[in-house]
Amino acid sequence: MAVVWQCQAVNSTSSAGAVRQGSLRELNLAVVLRRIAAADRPPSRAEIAAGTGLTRATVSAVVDDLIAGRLVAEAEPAPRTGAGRPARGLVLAGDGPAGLGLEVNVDYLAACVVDLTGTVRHHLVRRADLRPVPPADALDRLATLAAEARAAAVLDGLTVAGAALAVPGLVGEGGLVRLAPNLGWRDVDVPALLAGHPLAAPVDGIPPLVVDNEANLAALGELHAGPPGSASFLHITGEIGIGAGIVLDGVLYRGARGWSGEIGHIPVQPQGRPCRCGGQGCLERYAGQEAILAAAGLAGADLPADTAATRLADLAGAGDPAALAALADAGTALGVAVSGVVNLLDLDTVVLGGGYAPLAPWLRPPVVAEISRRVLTAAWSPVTVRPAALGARSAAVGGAASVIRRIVERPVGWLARSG
Amino acid sequence: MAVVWQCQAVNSTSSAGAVRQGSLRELNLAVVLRRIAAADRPPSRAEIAAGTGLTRATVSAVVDDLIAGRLVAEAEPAPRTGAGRPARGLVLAGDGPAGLGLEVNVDYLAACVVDLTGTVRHHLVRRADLRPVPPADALDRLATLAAEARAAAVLDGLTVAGAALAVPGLVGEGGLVRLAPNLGWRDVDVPALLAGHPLAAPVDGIPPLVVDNEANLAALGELHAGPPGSASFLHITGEIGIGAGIVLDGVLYRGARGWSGEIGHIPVQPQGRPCRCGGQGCLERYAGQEAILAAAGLAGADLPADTAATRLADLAGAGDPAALAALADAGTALGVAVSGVVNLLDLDTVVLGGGYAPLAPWLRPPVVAEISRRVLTAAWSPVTVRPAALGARSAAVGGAASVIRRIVERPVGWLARSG
DNA sequence: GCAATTTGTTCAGTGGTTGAATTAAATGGC
DNA sequence: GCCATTTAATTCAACCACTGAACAAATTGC
Repeated sequence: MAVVWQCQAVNSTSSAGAVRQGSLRELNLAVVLRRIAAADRPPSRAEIAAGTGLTRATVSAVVDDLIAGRLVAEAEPAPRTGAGRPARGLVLAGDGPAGLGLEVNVDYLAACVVDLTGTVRHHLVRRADLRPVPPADALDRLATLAAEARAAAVLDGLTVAGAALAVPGLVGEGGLVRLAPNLGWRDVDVPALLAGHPLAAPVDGIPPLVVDNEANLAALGELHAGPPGSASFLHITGEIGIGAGIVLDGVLYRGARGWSGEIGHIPVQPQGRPCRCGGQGCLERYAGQEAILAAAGLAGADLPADTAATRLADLAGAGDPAALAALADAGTALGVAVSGVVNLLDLDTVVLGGGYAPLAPWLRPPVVAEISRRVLTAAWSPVTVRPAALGARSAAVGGAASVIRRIVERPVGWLARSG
Repeated sequence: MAVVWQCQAVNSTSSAGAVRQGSLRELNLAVVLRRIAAADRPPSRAEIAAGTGLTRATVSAVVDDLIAGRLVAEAEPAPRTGAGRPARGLVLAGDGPAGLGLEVNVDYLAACVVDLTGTVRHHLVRRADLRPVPPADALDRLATLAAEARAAAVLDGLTVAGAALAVPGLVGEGGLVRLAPNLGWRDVDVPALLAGHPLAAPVDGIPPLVVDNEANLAALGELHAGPPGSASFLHITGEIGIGAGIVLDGVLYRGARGWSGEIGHIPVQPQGRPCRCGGQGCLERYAGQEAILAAAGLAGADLPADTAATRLADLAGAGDPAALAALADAGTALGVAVSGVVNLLDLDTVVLGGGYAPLAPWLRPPVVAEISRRVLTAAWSPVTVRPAALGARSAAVGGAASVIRRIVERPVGWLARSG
């Protein structure tokens, strides 16, 4: 049984964007579905027609397809407007396809299910120190967790339409994890190791698995959960290394080879401390988790990665001077690096995620200070700095959200599967 | 007579991307035209059909429209292949629409005409110190130069389909130049000042004028003229300020508010020299033209901007130790900043443009050195650092190229005009 | 000169949008 | 309580652009 695995962004436009006859409907399905997803209250067919420029006849036909495919449902309590036949509001279906988000990290495994409406329906976490565990075993446990999540989704009447796995490392073509230093993984072929598992043999239709960098998916999670409007932002994940997901105009930017987001090695002190990357004075050596812990006098305390952050937050909350000073310095270094990025990319929002999320109360002020000093346009167009709305759940939720986002962007893929 | 001025990127997808019936042809016109433009040798209708997945019948019909609209021509000497009826190769028309690129800079005005094939057909430059000239007068002279360029284009049988003006400053909505410090411009409403000029009343159809930042258009010029394949790059314009145009996956990134590319204020020595921006240790203070000149012992020599660069190049070429040291230091600072950007965005190419182009022989080595030290992925996927292919002509050519690029991306706009 | 081959065109067929007419379902005035 | 008014959604003939197959055109090779 051949299993099709897809990794990285799917090149959805077949044959270089040529528009064949059926593409017309394909494209309009996406247009209408996007409109329903983006609306703040359930729109009627007529409103969609007026907003898109399509005729009401076309919108009706398209909506029929979407309803038949369990992507859209009619909201029964019609919003009373005034005279005339009442409109029937359209909403995304809460009982159609769902996305499965998975995460392997240093000290936990996570799986979550997000439905079309964006609601997180299930979120399972297994704590475990995975550093000494061989990759095959870790993925084995992950597959079990994924099966649980899927079962819970099925009980809700949902169909898992795809899965995305977040890994804290560099991911290459074909789901190959080139290097995940904190997990101790090197050239781990995730699809091959998972091939026999229930994750690979779902009940109905084969869900392709996407493997992606944790920082990328966390950024997508924030794009999904964060307040609307900030469509260009930098999501910074502070762990042992420092990663960044870059969202520009609402789309995740992955870089020429898929390796964007290495913010940890931006020089903040060109003649400063030597770094394992070979350079000097990299951000990671000043604002990485190890650097902050060392500065706070917690060096050598081999804490799990996520408890390290909460431990620091506790100390800082209690007024510990060393911890406060360490966080202030780290925040300043972060602010220097971020200022450069904001100047260059003209971003309006910076999100502190991962291990930085619980530390945001202490990191934010120095970051904001550096930005207001160094960012030219900050004066007449302020830059928002906020903690991640989802905190540590960002990556798993983002993975699940990326699955449903793909369906919303190109509903034909789902409709073709499920008649 | 109302004149329609468009500025910044045109939101081409009407009504939020809804696909109406006619859009089918509209989209396929673009698909086929892009294919002809991107091919390395004139493709036949059959090859296009095979490559796009469209039928030969459809391609024929589409090509007929393109030929009727003077966008495509048949290359008469058919490339002999083997058996069968010989294919008729298709090329972009050299006598259809052309783009007009304009530039206002500190010590010159420029206008150039680029045809659909990308050939620079005319390039006019007027040297003049424009700093003491009021904006209205400068634009007046520019309009005269533009009229000359247009006349030359018309003599070649070309039709100017649009114009883009490069300004060394921040450009806001509606072509309003917020601030061009080196020109001494502030809140200059370019469309209003040009409204009565021949540029605004063309022979046939109204060419919308786009006003854009010089660094952005210069990056587009390099995208247009540079070697193919490098679709994600940073184009650095070294003048008194340091600007950057960011091209990601072949499209210019403008930022959330259109103010991206401020690379000059990336901190390279966080506790270093104070900068006019209010920060400290900005790149501009180490690699800006004034900083380099000062370090080379040429401070206060009030040279025109472009001759300053050649003057420095002459000195360095002659082995002047102060100039060599100044360039080495500037290159190192540039390398530090660029390394951070390349790490973050995973770019494969860095282009030294503007005033840096003639200095590239001396700037390149230290930049490359810093990149190879600091960029993580440089080891197994090298970063190209090269001088701008067009040098100082980048911005004007890029402006003209942006006009023809818009036509290639959406030929219907042109076809609707010119029957 | 004729079969083979490939290109490009013609034409009936079809999918999907269009626009107008029609039906459906509410409000509001008398 | 009834009917005009209003807005929503559907139906249906028309039409546009692509499809696929058949056909004509132009060259090579035997």
